[in-house]
Amino acid sequence: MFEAEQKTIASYIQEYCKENDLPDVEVKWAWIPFNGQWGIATSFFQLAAKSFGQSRGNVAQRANEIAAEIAGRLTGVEGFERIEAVNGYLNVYFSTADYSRRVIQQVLEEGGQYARGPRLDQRLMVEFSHPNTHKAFHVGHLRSAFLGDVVARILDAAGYDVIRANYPGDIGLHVIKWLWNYMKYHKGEKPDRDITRWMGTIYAEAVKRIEQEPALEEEIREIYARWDRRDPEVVACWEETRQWSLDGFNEMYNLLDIHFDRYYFNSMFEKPGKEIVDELLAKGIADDERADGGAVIVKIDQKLGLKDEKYRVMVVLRSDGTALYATEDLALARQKFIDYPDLVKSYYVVDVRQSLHFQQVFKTLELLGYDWAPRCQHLPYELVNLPGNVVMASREGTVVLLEDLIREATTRALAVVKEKNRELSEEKQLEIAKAVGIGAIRFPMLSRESNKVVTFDWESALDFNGQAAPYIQYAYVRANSILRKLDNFIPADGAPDYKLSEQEVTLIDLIARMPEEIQKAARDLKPLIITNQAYELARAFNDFYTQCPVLSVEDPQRSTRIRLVAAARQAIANSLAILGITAPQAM
RNA sequence: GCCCCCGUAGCUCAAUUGGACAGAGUGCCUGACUUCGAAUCAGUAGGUUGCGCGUUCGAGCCGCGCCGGGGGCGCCA
Repeated sequence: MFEAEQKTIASYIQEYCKENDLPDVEVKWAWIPFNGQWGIATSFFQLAAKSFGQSRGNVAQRANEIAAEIAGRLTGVEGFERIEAVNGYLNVYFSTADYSRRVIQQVLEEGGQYARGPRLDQRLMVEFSHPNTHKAFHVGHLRSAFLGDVVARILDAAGYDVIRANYPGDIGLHVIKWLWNYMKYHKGEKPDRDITRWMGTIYAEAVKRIEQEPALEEEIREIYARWDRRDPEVVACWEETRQWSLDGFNEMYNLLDIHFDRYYFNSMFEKPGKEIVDELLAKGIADDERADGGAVIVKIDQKLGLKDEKYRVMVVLRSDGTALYATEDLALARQKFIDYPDLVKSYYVVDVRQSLHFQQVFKTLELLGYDWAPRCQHLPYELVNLPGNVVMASREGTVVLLEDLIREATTRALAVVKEKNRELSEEKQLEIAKAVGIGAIRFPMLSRESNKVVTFDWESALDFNGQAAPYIQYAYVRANSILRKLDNFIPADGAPDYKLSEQEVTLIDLIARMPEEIQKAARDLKPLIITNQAYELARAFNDFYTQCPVLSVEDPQRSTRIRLVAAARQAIANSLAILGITAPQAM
């Protein structure tokens, strides 16, 4: 926003360097960390260190001398309120009145578009969620769903064209076990509500039965064989029950405000996967050890000529010739680029335990000569555990079901909403409770580094205070409440300047940084950056709210503050939108 | 045996990618609703950033070595 002024100062610095025989260095600007006033800074430690050449000297002192000398030269430069040298840094303070007007005006003009990047005309795919049909949907599955959803929202906000893909595991041993249990003990049953929960119990029951009587494995194998030769009864049962799961997932995705542009199903890739295996064999990349009772494998390290083991060996086909996960993943990766040849990146939001697997898949495709292979990237995340480092596993029964969490969170939120918004209709109250409850669930999954384990416990999951979504939503509601009293009439920018308070400057500062935060989040694929930004924004607004009266003061404060409240409301709304969290009108 | 990730306040987590005094929330204690909504705010206390070397003007961040925890390594997904 002050690029021209930054360049002016940079040229002064470079001129100074030339005169003093100092090396030409790039001037890097950073925000001044703490202040009540808006400004940027650059340091001279590097320059000071170089000024000594081979000899040693007091770098900090020298840096400060340089900063002071340059500051002295800049006294006459326009557009800055104050320039100072402190601790080896040159601090440049902008004219806050001028700056704040620019920022507020821009936000109000751009509205929901504010802070979003220009369209880049580059297409990306984000694959995430990939739930298993015929199993329960538990809290552990939320991380991929939310992470992928928000990464997609961030990339979209940054200017990319994003395709959201889902890859449900609709076939595999777990499905066969389920079908076996259903056909043998539950034939004809059908759930009318809580579909995924019911699907989960049938699966858990199957696992238990087989554990108790291992001889039943034989029956499982038989069902698998029938599936493989497309036995009509098995296929029909699979199709019908699979749909129940998908219906259940859709219900939850709608509730969570997650949508997909494209569905790839695991079952679609058995055949194409085997074709790729044939290709691997034909090109001598894969080794067929089936004659010796082995499988079809790719010795990746050997093919690459690596001495140390890195990619190891990947099994691409079972010894009995059936496809496994790796087989299908090879075909899936290819299909994505057949459907969208212009993909700049193909992201896989899958848990960290599959890191080696994806390295193997991508490397094998590279060995096959697919030029798009390097554009595939795994986006790993750590698991959601239960206290005591207990892994959530449907077969162990150590899960917290998503339905239960949503129900509990919504119920708690509803109790508060009813208390505080008695005048609203029940329907409206429930709508708000959902926004608050689900927002509260979303936030903690996004607000930590994805390579850190999340430990789920009911108490903190349902804690709506502090660093949490409801705090941010509340700031939005407060801003909204002020503007509602004015029937949302925002005065034009015409009031004379006045000395802004520290709270106002801080708030404007955070609003102004949004565009680059979004770009940074997109570059690093980190939702955490946006949760931090949203929280800081809310905190700054709450601080402003308690310190700076709006409606009860006279102009020029009144008009400017109303405009600031409107800008803050917009900025908070835009941040929440990227996080997929609803901004309620009241709560 | 090889490889990957984590370790920061009692607890849960940040830290502008190597920069200014390591910051928030939560919990404890103390205050603020007759005010634009208290799901809020203000204040007190809490640190040898697991340990040790090294690189650097400067290290929570980079390198090496330990300690502790988690995960992965040819027919699960």
